[in-house]
Amino acid sequence: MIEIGEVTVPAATVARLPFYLRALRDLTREGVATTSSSDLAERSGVGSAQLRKDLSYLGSFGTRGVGYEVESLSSYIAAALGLGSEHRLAIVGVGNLGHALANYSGYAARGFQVVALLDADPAVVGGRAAGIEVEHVDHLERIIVERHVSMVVLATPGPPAQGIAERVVSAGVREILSFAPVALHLPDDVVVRSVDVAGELQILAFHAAARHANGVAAPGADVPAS
Amino acid sequence: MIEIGEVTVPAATVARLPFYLRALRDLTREGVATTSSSDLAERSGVGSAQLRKDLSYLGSFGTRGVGYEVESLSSYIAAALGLGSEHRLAIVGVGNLGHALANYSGYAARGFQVVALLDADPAVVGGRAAGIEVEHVDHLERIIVERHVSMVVLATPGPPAQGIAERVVSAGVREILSFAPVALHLPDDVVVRSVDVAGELQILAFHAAARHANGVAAPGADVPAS
DNA sequence: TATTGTGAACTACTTCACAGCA
DNA sequence: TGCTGTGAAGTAGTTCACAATA
Repeated sequence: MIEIGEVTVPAATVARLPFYLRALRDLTREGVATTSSSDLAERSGVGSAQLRKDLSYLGSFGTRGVGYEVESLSSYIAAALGLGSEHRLAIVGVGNLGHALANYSGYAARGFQVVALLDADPAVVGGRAAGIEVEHVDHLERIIVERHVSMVVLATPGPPAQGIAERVVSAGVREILSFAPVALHLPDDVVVRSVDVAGELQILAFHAAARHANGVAAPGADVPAS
Repeated sequence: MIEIGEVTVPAATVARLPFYLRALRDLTREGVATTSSSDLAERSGVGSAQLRKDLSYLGSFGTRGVGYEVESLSSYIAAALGLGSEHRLAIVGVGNLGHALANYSGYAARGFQVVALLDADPAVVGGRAAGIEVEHVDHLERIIVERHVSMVVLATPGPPAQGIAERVVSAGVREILSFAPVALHLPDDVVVRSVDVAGELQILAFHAAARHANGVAAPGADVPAS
């Protein structure tokens, strides 16, 4: 539940806005000018009532009997997501994953810009990734302030993550995306999104175990529901 | 809501089990033999009532007035998560991200094993990552069957993802972890978990925009609640 | 006495179903 | 006529608060 100005938007709705935006941009690329809640929902992987309800939290964008204009809805959602303002990222931890994240090409198109790479390992510091020099994490606070970093991506191992996160917050950053396998304890006004690849695999493993416990034999064979 | 044998476990609970397991393994590493719901919850980043309620869906593991035995709870959760059985993974798409995922070192400890890397790009096929040869995605079905692959990690670009996912499913795989920025349409009995880095950043951007709309001036300054 | 396990209350989210409107 | 926008109903998830008990 997130307050923005007068209105309140459910967190679950916010988490789906990126899907809608992605689908709308695909439509633009295909040269489609108008769409409906059912088409857009289908492309986004949600139900059409869900989509209409989600949009209703932000305002009223469609035309009854007709649908939505792709361009205007797309710009509206992009604006709601705060794209358009420039978001300056620092990536802390330039191992396998940090390296891959630095090289990810989708940032620019979406209003994000990587302005610093930091690591603690002397073997990595001084090197380059994606054309950016890797600097020592000791200078984290200075770099955040000088380069107006507004979001930090944590791609460090678990143990140093809490300490680095605290330093990041003390330097003024309030939005953190963490890939570190630990629960971060930070002030309530800091927003942390965590991505845990090992955890996702474990969730899949739970489903696989449930499937077997419920007695599915061969691939392709299905258990009749209830 | 997931049925397993007699009992029903909320999906939200399943998604937290990996956090509990991680915290328990940290405790083991620290040589702690016994813990309480409040300590374990704190380490997992959830409330203690939440943790107790979650465990109650799986059974009754603690001792009133005392707490939980770390080792036995840890093994129980690992078993519930289907670790212990071996899970054989194929990674499709060996770009930056696929490469990083192949090199991720956390698999073995958790019962996962990468047994194939696949890509469509002739420049990548034949190369190696993490000591495994990259094979052509044309052979996907054969490789899945021959090597008993039970889970697939999709790290391809968006456009080919749907087609590859369908082939993966037709070869018998029912658990997919996707990093591709598209909604996959697959039969209901297939479990798909999606990770969308760009989407996560957009969600953070929404929070940043909300913060500014609600009038926060300088870093460190807080808006009083309500 | 301290801490678990759990009904009950509450909150959040989703889906339905239809009135409203171009 | 067809599709949006939205109250109302239904479902899922969280938190409370306390009885059970080692």
